[in-house]
Amino acid sequence: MKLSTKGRYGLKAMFDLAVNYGEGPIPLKSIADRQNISEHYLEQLMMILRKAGLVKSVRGAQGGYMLARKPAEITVGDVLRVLEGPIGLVDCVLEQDPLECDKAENCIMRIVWEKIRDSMVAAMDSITLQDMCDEAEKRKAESQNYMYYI
Amino acid sequence: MKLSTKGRYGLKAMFDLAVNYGEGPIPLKSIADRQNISEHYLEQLMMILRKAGLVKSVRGAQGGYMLARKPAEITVGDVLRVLEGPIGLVDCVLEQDPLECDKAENCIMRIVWEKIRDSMVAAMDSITLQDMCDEAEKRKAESQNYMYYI
DNA sequence: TTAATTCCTATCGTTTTAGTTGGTTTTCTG
DNA sequence: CAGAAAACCAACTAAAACGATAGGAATTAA
Repeated sequence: MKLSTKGRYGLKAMFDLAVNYGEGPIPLKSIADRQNISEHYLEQLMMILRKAGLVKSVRGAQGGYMLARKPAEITVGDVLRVLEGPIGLVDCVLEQDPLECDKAENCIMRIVWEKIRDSMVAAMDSITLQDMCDEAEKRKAESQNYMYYI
Repeated sequence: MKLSTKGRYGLKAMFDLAVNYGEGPIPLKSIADRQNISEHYLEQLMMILRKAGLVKSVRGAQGGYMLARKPAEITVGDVLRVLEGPIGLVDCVLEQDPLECDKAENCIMRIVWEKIRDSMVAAMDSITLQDMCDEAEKRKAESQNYMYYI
């Protein structure tokens, strides 16, 4: 039931971009260094995020990545859907293209999986990258020795 | 983010036992046949469930498995915790023995994972095997050609 | 021109998954 | 008592997923 590193690293990177939103393209290397992630591996994740339209890239020297939309317009669910696939603990209740099942109409198990999926979706979609930035700012203000743990 | 077959098969089997609750020990073979699961594989899952105290077994001919408690006293969360491990999408926010992380105090990611975990836990713990049986009965009553799809 | 940086494809070792195999032990029934 | 039914148990295995790594090609600012 665990998330893969795609989802974990990817959301970390997106949060990093959100914190640095409006400061031009952020090079992958700096994100990878801050987050302690293999640069090459993170590259693959950014590719996925770019193709999904969540980040924009600028090639060449002084290039890098930036969010394609404002942090307030990107939810945790948006990021996780792209990197982990449609939300759902079992294939027959995925948000998109659920795997067909001959018993679908009257399957009691299905009700359970749908309820869990809906609660996950609600939680994921309720948190934006902006919310995360706000929380970071709040904690920073509350504590002298707070550091950006992103 | 998917459940493994342990969780899926295991909950199916537990629901099967709940439907047949009070009818003495149910042989594994009959569960495996109804649910279309490898008998030997299901055996391993039942072993885990037995050691966790969710089912009781009776050995020898006419033996089998039965729920250790009433269906109303076993939640979906109980079953999934035993078969899939503590609930949580990432190791640092598992319900039990979360993986320590040096940044724990001020980690913004953590807030996200906790919120998702809590919503999953709430959904899982809110559904009992009895609820599932009730729903099956309800559907049965509503439709002539309803069949027990368990 | 050169250094920085994204883009792209392929490969690879390890771990997990989802079983299978081949038994042993217990207990009911005829 | 014999035989069948059933749980119990340990070891093995093929395939898939995971988490990278390798090696370059293309682009662009300075």
